[in-house]
Amino acid sequence: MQQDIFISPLADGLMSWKIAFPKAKISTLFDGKKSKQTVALLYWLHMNEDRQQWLANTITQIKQQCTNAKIVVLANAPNEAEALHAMSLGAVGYLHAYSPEKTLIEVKTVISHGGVWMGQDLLKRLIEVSSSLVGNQSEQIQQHLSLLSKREKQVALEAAKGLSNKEIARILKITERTVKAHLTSIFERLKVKDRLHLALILNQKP
Amino acid sequence: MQQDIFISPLADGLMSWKIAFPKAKISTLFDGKKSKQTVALLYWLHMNEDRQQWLANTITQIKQQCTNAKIVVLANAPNEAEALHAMSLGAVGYLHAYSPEKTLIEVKTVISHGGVWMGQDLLKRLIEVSSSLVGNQSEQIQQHLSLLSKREKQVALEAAKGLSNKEIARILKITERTVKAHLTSIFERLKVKDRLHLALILNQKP
DNA sequence: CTCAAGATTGTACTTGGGTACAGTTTTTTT
DNA sequence: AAAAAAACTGTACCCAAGTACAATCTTGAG
Repeated sequence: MQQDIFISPLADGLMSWKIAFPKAKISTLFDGKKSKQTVALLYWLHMNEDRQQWLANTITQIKQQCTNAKIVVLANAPNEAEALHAMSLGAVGYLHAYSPEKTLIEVKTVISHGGVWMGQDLLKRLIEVSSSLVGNQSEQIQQHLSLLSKREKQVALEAAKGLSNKEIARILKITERTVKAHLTSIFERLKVKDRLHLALILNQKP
Repeated sequence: MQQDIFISPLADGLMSWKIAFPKAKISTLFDGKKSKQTVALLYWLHMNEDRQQWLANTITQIKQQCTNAKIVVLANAPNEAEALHAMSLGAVGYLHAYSPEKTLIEVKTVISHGGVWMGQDLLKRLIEVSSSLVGNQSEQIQQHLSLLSKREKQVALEAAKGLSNKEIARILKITERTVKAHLTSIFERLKVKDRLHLALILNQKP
């Protein structure tokens, strides 16, 4: 089963919410009590332009209390920056607070099956922006990476993120010694002296 | 109604696909014929590392023939760049080709309700990348640097370029020991563990 | 002037990163 | 089938980086 919880400054919420989910709880504050929930929780947080801080706090609290709760943000005046902010905090959905019942139900279906909901425009921009970055980046670093074997690439990328040999070993399920061997080979092939310079060339700005 | 169409180099597709969607069509090529479809089409494109071009062409064709068809990409070896590429071309889902039936069905549920499917990591990165673009990056670097004293800034910037303590000492005309002292203070103030992580935060992409 | 923060340097120490010189097993190429 | 490249692991060693526990000198704010 699944329990919907709306948190809104409007004590009664909106009509469309109640129509979409007659059994939902509606309250004005997040009830921070810790409880062993057996049902999946789906929080609908009703945003307000002047409640950025509230949103951040509430999401953090919810995540702490109930790690597998899902969070959707309802915005009075949706905008890109806010959506990004919400989703970077861990929300899995962002939509207009006054969306019709039908949309709400669709969102719930999507979310509860592991999907993510966001506006077409936002998604498009997200992807454009990111793929342009990744594209540039890969052109820059792809040349370097192409000099490496498959395994070496993996090691190089992890090392360039700042991971220690031990951490890389754990991730790739090999011994620390092998990581060192790969790194020595990487340094040789890319003509760099150590992992710091490796990180620098693999993190070049576009 | 909805019709699933798998396009894969494997004439028979994969077992899991057939189990998930017994009524699906499986073929090796996109049948480009224009037809007035009354049912919603869901294309599952099976990628292969060496078929980047094919993917782009096929998605374009599908979009032309049938504007409301949805496209999901199945990858043998999923990776971030490819996922972004696929989704920037208009795919609404990207996942491992050998995902279990259950996952396939979930994906379909999500997609057909207007959602988007992608891996947690990818989504996270997408959002991180994009939200970092919204907030000015070089300002963040300035913020970091503002936590340091004048001399520390100089040392930090040199170290972030990849210079050794000895080299920094020579440039700033101080002893290696002093460089170490500054670095220790820098690590403390910026909450980083070593010069590599210092380099990473001072070389963030804009 | 005083006091705190910055800048500088010393000695001694620990440690993770990297190399030298191996060897075995697996995969790929010819 | 043979050769070559890639992947993996071991022991031992060196060293730059970083820390602990100092001290001295300069400088700027109150």
